[in-house]
Amino acid sequence: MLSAISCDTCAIRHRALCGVLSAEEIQKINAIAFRRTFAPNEMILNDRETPEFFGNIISGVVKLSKMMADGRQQIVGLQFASDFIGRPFATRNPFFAEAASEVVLCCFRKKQFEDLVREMPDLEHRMFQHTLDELDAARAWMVLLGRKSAEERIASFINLVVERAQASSGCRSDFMADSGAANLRIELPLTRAEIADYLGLTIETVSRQFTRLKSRGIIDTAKGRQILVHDVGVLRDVAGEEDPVNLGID
Amino acid sequence: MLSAISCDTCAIRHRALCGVLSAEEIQKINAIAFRRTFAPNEMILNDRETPEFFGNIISGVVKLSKMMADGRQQIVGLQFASDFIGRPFATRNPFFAEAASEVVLCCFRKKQFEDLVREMPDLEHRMFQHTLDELDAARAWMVLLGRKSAEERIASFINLVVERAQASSGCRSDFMADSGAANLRIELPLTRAEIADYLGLTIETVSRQFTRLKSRGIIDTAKGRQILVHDVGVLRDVAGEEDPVNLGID
DNA sequence: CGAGGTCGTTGATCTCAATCAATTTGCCAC
DNA sequence: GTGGCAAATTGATTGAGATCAACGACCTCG
Repeated sequence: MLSAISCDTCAIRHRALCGVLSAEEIQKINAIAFRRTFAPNEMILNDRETPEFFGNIISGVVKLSKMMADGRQQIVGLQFASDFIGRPFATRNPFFAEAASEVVLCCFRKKQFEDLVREMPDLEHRMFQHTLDELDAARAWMVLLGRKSAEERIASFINLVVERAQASSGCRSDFMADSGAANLRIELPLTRAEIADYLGLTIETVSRQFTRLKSRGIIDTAKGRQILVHDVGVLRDVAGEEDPVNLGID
Repeated sequence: MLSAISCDTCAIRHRALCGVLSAEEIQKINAIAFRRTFAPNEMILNDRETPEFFGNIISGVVKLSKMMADGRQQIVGLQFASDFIGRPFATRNPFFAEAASEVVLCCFRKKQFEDLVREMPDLEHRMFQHTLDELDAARAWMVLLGRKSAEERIASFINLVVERAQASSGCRSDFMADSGAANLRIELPLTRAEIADYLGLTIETVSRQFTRLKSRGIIDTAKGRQILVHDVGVLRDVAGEEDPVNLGID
């Protein structure tokens, strides 16, 4: 699927990379942008061929994964609305990008986009910042993979989904800041197998730990992949995470 | 320790970020650069305060680490000569940077450097690229932490040190490309405890796996932290790594 | 309706690495 | 040399999570 777009009505206009662009610049980028929709489990980019395009996620969840020769798999990143997909200035992506849900991307052809980036230092600066944030997130995940117990991993994962859900739905973190009550209901965007691949566990362990968190009264499960979090603060404690601090990005 | 410098005689002049700069630009950056030496285990940047400076590594090895509230530690990155230390455009580093060996840095004061970066799009582009490479490396390490066995982790680590050693000593990968023979001798830049923290293992497991690789005839240990690798190809197999491929970076 | 599918849960067992506990080695100061 | 200390090795045991296996809950499709 493929269609022309207008940035004016774009749901992620101000959160995505385009947020820093002037009206004139938006014109330019609008001219080369097109939308594509991907079905769940559809491959977006593979780790072999040079990608033809990059894209911002308008809606949906994308998983970035690596596979070892013998089939062991590790999800190395989850990308949500307004995140950027693809590695500029290289002929290959070193991982797969797959749609975890139905995904709508705002795409740019590789060459055109790279030229545009070099022309617009503000855009490159914004992408640079975004990459720095991704690097920080990857390193935080390394702590989870290297040092956390299965239970902490599951709690951390639920926490991550909660945070991303809040970020997308206009930052309601004000009225529940540190108390963190409020019986949140969220939808997990991944299957058990995907969660296992993201957390460096097996499906069975993931399942058992969900049951365990439920019996400990920390979460409840509902229809489908819905989860009820009773107290985000407690969840964060179980996740073994420090209280989030202001990174103070310019 | 602190001293003025001259880029002309700098050992990493062409490998580091400065490699893309014009003579005029080098002048500018030279004007604000100063050298600092750090003793082994000396803290370079912490995860709490706003750093006062960034720096390129001229010599030595720097470990980037994160610590959980209860003391569990994970090394999230190792940085070698020509790598950049510090996170620009944020008021905090989200991790510690510590000297693993004696380290010489070419430093720039935060504000001055950030201004310079915004003035020189080529420099920012270079830093962006470097950050993308770091992100790829972090994600590759996530596979190790999430999916590899203790033996594979140790082999991967030795492999990494071999690669970095070769990169610094002028890329001798030509004459031993795929055959990979040649009884390489390398010096591990970390203690057993640090290796454990890097690989998500315990000291004891690290020690046992070294012994195991030795008894399997894959490596030999020598005086101090020296290691003899008999066949890099075999080591790469044990590490569970695919044959390295050209990423084709512009 | 039932067959076949994926997805998730639960149970029994096993295994790899963690933990606990001694040593041993190497190094520096004296 | 010897004492003292950190780093590393080695052994015995435990335990968290993997593996193997069975089963239940939902799908869709005929």
